[in-house]
Amino acid sequence: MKAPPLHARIHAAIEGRIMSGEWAPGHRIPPESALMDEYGCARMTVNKALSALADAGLIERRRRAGSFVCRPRARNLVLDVPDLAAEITARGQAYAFRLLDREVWHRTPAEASGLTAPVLRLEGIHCADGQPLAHEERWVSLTAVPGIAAQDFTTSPPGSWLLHHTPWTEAEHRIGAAAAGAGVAAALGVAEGAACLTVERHTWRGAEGITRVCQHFLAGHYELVARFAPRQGGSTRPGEAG
Amino acid sequence: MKAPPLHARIHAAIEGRIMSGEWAPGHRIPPESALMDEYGCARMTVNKALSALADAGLIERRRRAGSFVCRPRARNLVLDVPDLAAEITARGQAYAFRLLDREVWHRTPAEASGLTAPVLRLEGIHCADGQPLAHEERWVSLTAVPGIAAQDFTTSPPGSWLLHHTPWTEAEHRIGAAAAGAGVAAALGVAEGAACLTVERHTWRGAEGITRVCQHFLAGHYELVARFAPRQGGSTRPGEAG
DNA sequence: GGTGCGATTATGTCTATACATATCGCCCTT
DNA sequence: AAGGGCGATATGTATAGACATAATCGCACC
Repeated sequence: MKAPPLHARIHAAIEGRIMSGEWAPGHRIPPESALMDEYGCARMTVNKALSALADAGLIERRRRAGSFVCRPRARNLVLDVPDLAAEITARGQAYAFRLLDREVWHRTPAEASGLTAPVLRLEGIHCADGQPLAHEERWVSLTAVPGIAAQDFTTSPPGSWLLHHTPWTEAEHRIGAAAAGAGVAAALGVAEGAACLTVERHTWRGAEGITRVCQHFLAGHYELVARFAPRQGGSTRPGEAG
Repeated sequence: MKAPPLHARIHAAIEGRIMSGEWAPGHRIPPESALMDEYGCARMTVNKALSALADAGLIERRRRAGSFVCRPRARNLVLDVPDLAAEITARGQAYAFRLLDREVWHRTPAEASGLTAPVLRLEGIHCADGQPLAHEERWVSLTAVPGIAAQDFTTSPPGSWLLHHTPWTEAEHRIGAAAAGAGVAAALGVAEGAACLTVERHTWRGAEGITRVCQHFLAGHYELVARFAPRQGGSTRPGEAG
């Protein structure tokens, strides 16, 4: 057990007092000079701790006025981007993808608005332990992602490949519910009108649309989990170039 | 237009090169000494910029080895905590809450596990322009939130009040779909079996459970929108104590 | 009593320096 | 040739000091 650096200790001490409610929103934090005396260190060290707290949104700093505990932000949740293959495997089930359709459209249909033609249409179902779990209809811009033409998605899903092989800058998810239509119901082997969780995802690189996908999950078989973001502590490994 | 501080400019310059793809994941960033020369500043200034990038998860820093661009994290979405009243009002509809049930339980039922008794049970529906939109069943720990006993929720929803008046440290949402059961269907005025989006939220303060709520949204009438998180730029105002 | 301006305060930014620490790679020993 | 020790490198942490900037407080003046 190694002692953390001083600025981290100051940071943690203040964070603790805020989280515990001892310092309520609006409370004024002692000025840097006071903390400097309390911890017996230089002002830069205190400043580093307070700046980090400000970056994290826990406190707000105002010149001359001082540093104040922010109102609980309470507005951000963090949701993992669903990678179905990985998640299903992680919960101990066998994952499979079955491709139902693959064709190139030379004009962009309305469902894929925002993608420049030609576009690739992929339709398939995700299965867990052999049981259909979700249906997806996907459009991919072949101008934005030319490499996808060479990929074989008859058994592995295009979503994971895209997320890992094509750079993107923005994504938007719309999450809702819908009754299964005839096509989806048939593909999933359920009655028409069955409740489904729907996830619609758009991905862009700058202003250029990359892909648009609409997924239907059988109700009760899949959930999205979102947690309040206390800290972004993801420690990804650096990895080698390529 | 005022010039941003130097460390912010260095930060932005490097972020730009990473986001644009010029520096791919795994690329080694010039060492601090090189950036120091490039920008004609002290190492501490470069260090501040790089440390911030590391905190933000864009780069990883290793002693002796250098600083490297992280793999695209691509795993975080930001979801707004739904505040129904505000959202419905924002889209130009009239919002209303109708309380269906309110009672105090002196033993914690299974549905509210994690909350210490006594617990308050609240059931009601959210309406937009007079039409039922969502049903919610909520449990609140009266030991964790004693103040709620004095609140009148016959017309305004408990969710907003709780989020704004009780401090909490953690929240978890489970988002799925379900067919409406008899009770929910009757309350919403739809046929049993209608598709619904379900949102289940648990909130804690430390280890103490505060509230648990299960909401059913009529399919097609409500969506959650999640965007990729480019930056956590929320600038909340400090507010005065109280 | 209201108003404007200067003094004060607290944070923001930056420098130059120092020492600590982890690690890579080379050289020397065995 | 295998392995250990050691120096070079790059980051990590911290200090003391300096000047800049924003905002508030209080006093002087009208």
